[in-house]
Amino acid sequence: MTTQTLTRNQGLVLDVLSHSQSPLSAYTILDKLRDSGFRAPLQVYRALDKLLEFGLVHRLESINAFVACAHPDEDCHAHGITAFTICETCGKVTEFHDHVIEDRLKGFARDRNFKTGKTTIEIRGTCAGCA
Amino acid sequence: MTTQTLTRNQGLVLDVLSHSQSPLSAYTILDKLRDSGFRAPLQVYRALDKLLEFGLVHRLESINAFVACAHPDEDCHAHGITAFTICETCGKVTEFHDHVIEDRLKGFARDRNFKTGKTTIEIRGTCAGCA
DNA sequence: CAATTGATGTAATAACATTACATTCCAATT
DNA sequence: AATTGGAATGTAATGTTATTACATCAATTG
Repeated sequence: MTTQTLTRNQGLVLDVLSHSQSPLSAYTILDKLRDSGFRAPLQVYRALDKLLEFGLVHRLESINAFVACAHPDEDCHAHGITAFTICETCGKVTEFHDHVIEDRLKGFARDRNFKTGKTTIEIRGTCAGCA
Repeated sequence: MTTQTLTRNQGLVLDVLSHSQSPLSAYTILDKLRDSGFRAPLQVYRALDKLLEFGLVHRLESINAFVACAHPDEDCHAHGITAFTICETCGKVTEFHDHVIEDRLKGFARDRNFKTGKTTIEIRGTCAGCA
């Protein structure tokens, strides 16, 4: 998935997220794109839905915000479960993948015949720089 | 922490959650407690804050809802990180603890001098009964 | 060209959560 | 018994996040 294949709105939203140092809410994105012609939340949410589907953006469930994927060139979905640390002071987000954790979670689900959909792993706390 | 020490509002909210087969939103709880005198969201949120603090209730970040803890007699906080499976069809929630996952997450954080606060692990999908 | 599909624009509303401020309750101390 | 300080409560208003509904537009394809 390259930037080429994105629509104008999707490209604008991804651009805003990519240049942000911290996660942004949908409404913050909307405000940043007013000058580009955005008028309503739905324009943002629709673009975000596609970017999430493409694996170019992640949703942080615990803070209702969105971040650009740290490695958009690869297919982030292919890496399996993505986990995050989220600094509550500066907003810095670090993305990581741990196959051991993934295996344990999948094992737990399999043992109970639970069909796994989207999995969320988010650690909120304080990053090294803010400690 | 026994039920004895709860205030009236806290007890009412916990009671509603304890008798529910699935997670409830704060506003659903409010509706269920109108007859008991609840009038405003804040009454629910304040009770929930305390119940969360006591470890009697969990917040499911990915669906903005709350559940009673599966083992309220023990101190759930003491068990470390709590993980959940959440059935998107019937709402059934299963709570579990995995020390391997916990160690991996703590190790990752420690390696980066990230001071861990609250950690969220939620698997959304379909339970055995709904598959 | 008609039909289909995906994207967009706009307005309205729903769902979730907090701020601000006044009041009440209750236990501890005087 | 009165005082007082902290926790809990009541109420209104507002702020924040997300969706529904409906009309339109653009590209593709049969």
